[in-house]
Amino acid sequence: MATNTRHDKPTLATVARQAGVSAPTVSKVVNGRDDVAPETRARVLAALEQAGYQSPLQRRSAAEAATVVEVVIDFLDSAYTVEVLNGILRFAAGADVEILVSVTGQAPSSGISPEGRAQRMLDEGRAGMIVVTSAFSEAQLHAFRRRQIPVVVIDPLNPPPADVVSVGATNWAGGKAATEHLLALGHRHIAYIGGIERAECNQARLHGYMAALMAQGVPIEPHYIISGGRFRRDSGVAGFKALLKLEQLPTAIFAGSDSIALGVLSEAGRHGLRIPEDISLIGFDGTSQGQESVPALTSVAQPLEEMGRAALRSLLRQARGEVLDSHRVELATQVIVRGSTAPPAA
Amino acid sequence: MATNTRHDKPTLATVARQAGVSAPTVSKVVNGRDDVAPETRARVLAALEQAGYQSPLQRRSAAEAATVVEVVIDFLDSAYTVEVLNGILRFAAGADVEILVSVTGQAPSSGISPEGRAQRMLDEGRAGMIVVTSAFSEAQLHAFRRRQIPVVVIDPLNPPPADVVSVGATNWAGGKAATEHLLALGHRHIAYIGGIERAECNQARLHGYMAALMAQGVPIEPHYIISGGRFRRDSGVAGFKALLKLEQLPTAIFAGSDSIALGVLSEAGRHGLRIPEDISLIGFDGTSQGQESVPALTSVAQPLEEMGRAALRSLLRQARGEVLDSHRVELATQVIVRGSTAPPAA
DNA sequence: CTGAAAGCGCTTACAG
DNA sequence: CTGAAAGCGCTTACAG
Repeated sequence: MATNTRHDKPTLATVARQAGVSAPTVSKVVNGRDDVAPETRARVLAALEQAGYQSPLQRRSAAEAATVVEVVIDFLDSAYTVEVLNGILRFAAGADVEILVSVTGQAPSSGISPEGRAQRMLDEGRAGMIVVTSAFSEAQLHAFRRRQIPVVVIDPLNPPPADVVSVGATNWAGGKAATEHLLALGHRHIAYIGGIERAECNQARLHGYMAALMAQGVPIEPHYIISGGRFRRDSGVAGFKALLKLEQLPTAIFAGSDSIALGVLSEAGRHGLRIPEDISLIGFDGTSQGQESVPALTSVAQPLEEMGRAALRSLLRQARGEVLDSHRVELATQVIVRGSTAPPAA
Repeated sequence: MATNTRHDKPTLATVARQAGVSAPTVSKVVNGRDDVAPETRARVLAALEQAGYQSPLQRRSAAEAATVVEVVIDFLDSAYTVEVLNGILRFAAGADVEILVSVTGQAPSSGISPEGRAQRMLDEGRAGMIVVTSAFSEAQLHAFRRRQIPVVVIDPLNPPPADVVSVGATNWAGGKAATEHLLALGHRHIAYIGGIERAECNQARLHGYMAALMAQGVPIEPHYIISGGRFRRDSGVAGFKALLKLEQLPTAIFAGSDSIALGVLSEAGRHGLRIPEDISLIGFDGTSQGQESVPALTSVAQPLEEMGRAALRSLLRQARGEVLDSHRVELATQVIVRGSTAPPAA
């Protein structure tokens, strides 16, 4: 009588038997090769999962190696990214997790293919990957999903596939609150200078802005909506220059990020316009840079460090095989009133 | 004719042949079993050594495990650290090196002992460690040296042992150049607001400042030297407050870092003093933050990204066993004149 | 796309 | 203490 030897460590052969395929086929799936029919792959993955199969290397890694999480960033030059990374690093320090950081620059796929990258992560026994505001394609994420490597994205530029866990902030509510703050001060001519146009978070902020205007019956003036920039300082400079060309300047500006707002601040100064006496200015992000400018920037704060922490926590849960409540975590934004907003000049 | 197949990777079988024993015997030696005669064991060990045998697991690690370098940072909250890290990450992206970042916070040795940390690095096959402006003790560095793990320190707070490679900038020359710039504008009452007092780089900047004054016969006024702070914004705020208490304000201020200078800038603004009309201000570091303030900050630029790159390059050389020209690399600083310095008011 | 067959590198069990 | 033999787990090459 063949008893179920459930206490033995699972091998390729046992998994193969369970999935009703041969050992070589299981081997291919484990190694991420693509010459396996999707339906077969699914069956094998299920069997691997159920048996809790680990390759000899993984067994070894799991036993003695530290938990390593990879963090992928496009650039490390914005206060936003730095604060998110800080949240990740601080949480990691207390959780005995090591963080491998890589910057991709312009080309997210430079050097190594997504498949190669995913396979390497598997081989090295990495616990998972956090992608910060990068444009990771569906195909790239697919390579990870196929190998069951946990991935969490923070504020992705393109909306991630439904089954990828993502962390963000309440961008729509934040955009609405920022605009309501300006409206409450008495402003009726409010411009929006946005970041990357197609980015989810930018869209949400812009629509929050429009929702606030509409709710109060303030007409939306299309020439006050400046888009097509990035979330950086130079977009604020360019955006303000564009506003200067209009017949009438707005009395207040909502910038899609603190960096953009700082660009506006500097460019306004160059034209002899005072903030907030001549124009009110509110940013988004609540970074320390905005806090330290003169005047200090009123801003919609995102809990950036908290977002980094939440991403790592969620990733570690996935890595432990826990089932998550939700594939989307949105943390609350909050308007921080400092020195750059005031009632409009009489 | 049995040719020497030196290009094939050594296996248990080849080593066994070389040692004149069977494969199982070599297996026992490799696995540290004790049922092997001492004389046989010695012969096998010699053969293993000579063949450069690695177990499949070791081979796998060595072959495809990317080179991993650990970077240790105290805090990731200054523009200085961020730019150095950026230099490291960018160079790493092009050099197929992975970077493990850890922040130590207040306690550089929190959680794990230096010995434990070093041993773990060895076990995990890490190529080496870069320490950024942290206070690593001699004892800590010793743990690494003993295991022959390469270490490079960037601008250490305490001078590192002579045999540890360090990367920095020409701080003394930079301090002198900053002060000469102010002297050339006509200033004779120049204050220095320093960072961490005992830090090597702070000492060098201060002495550069004094050297420039002495060279031009301008008396050094001790109450114009503010020390005991850190390299952060609040030290600039506190330092400027201290200057305000003096009978006579200086006409120019040399700040030990851009962050300190930004604190001065904001505090001066709060007291209705204009930069550079009322007081000239020069910072140190040349960070992008200083570039973006209003007015833009005149500063002594350190090539921060370049320093990060140089540190990583030097580390990789050490890891490859190359002999370095020097244990100390100092990159040149340069005064960047922007909007915060001007001749003194008449 | 699949798997029977061959093979690789290592380990185990045990006869001597 | 040693090693021939058997075996394990995985991968490769390739026929269908």
